[in-house]
Amino acid sequence: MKDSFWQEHLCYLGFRLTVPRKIVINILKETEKHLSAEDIYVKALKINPSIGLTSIYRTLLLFTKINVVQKHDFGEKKARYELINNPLKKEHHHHLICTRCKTVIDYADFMKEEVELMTKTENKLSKKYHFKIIYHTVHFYGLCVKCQKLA
Amino acid sequence: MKDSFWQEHLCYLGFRLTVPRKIVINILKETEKHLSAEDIYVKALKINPSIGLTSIYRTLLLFTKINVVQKHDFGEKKARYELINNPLKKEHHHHLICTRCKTVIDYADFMKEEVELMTKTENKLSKKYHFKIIYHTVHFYGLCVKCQKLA
DNA sequence: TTAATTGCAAACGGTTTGCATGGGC
DNA sequence: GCCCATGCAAACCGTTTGCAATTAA
Repeated sequence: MKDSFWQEHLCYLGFRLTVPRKIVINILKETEKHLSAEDIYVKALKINPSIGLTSIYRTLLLFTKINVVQKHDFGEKKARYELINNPLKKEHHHHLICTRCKTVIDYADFMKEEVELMTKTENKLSKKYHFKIIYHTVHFYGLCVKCQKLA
Repeated sequence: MKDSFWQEHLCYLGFRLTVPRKIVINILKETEKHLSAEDIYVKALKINPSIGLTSIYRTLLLFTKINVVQKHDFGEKKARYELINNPLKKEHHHHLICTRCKTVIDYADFMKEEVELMTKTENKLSKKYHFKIIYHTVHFYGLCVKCQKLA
């Protein structure tokens, strides 16, 4: 009884489709925010009060490994997680982070130029430093509209 | 008895030039690495065994606030710190991070183009999202020469 | 059936805090 | 001498781990 692409993917890779895993997928599927493990846990409890925080962590770890979820670090002490739409071809975006309220905006505008330059730079850096580059992050930190008014 | 630019800066801002603060400055001055609080503490103990980890943290917090030190987050659970050469005009660089051994390479090559594009993007993003951008980070994650051979 | 996965509780590791003591100006 | 700053110990908080019980296939 698989009711989503991600669930199929899980089974395809030989992992069991357990209650906590279904719940985590459904929660992530229904938000465009970057949720922390705690955020997910709180939402999960409402669906199934017997779920444990540990399973959330273990599920997220697994999902990160198999490229179903991307783990983000925005400079808070906690990590944040985001569903990757398609495990085979993940959509790439960069981030705009409010240092005051921690809001994160994904942007994919203006990306063509950025991606071009990033690729070019990656190639140059790989050669010069003999680094095998796997991924990159671009984060702009600042103040969102609301926080500009408050600060 | 100020023996460095940063120490003068500290006093200028009205902060006391205490033993732990001198030691932290000297340690950071003599490395091109990004040290963690623990790294600094271990080095500091060799200079003055009565120093406490807490002071290292408090010193780094202060230094970060007054732009003497830059705090970095490279996705480990601990933060890393780097002296900013000149508090008035900090030199900008991007990072190349080995996900396996956590080595960090600063690069400033190819930066002209990158900085140009970043500035352009910053302007566009500011307008579109009404964000006041304060700084950005560009991190390339991958494997360094050594770890490519081992992995 | 039976190995994978869970929930609990306890450990962990980096960082922060409260408080009495001590050191710079 | 007066505070600012320190060192210690304990708290904190997100995350991980050991283990016995449970569950999906």
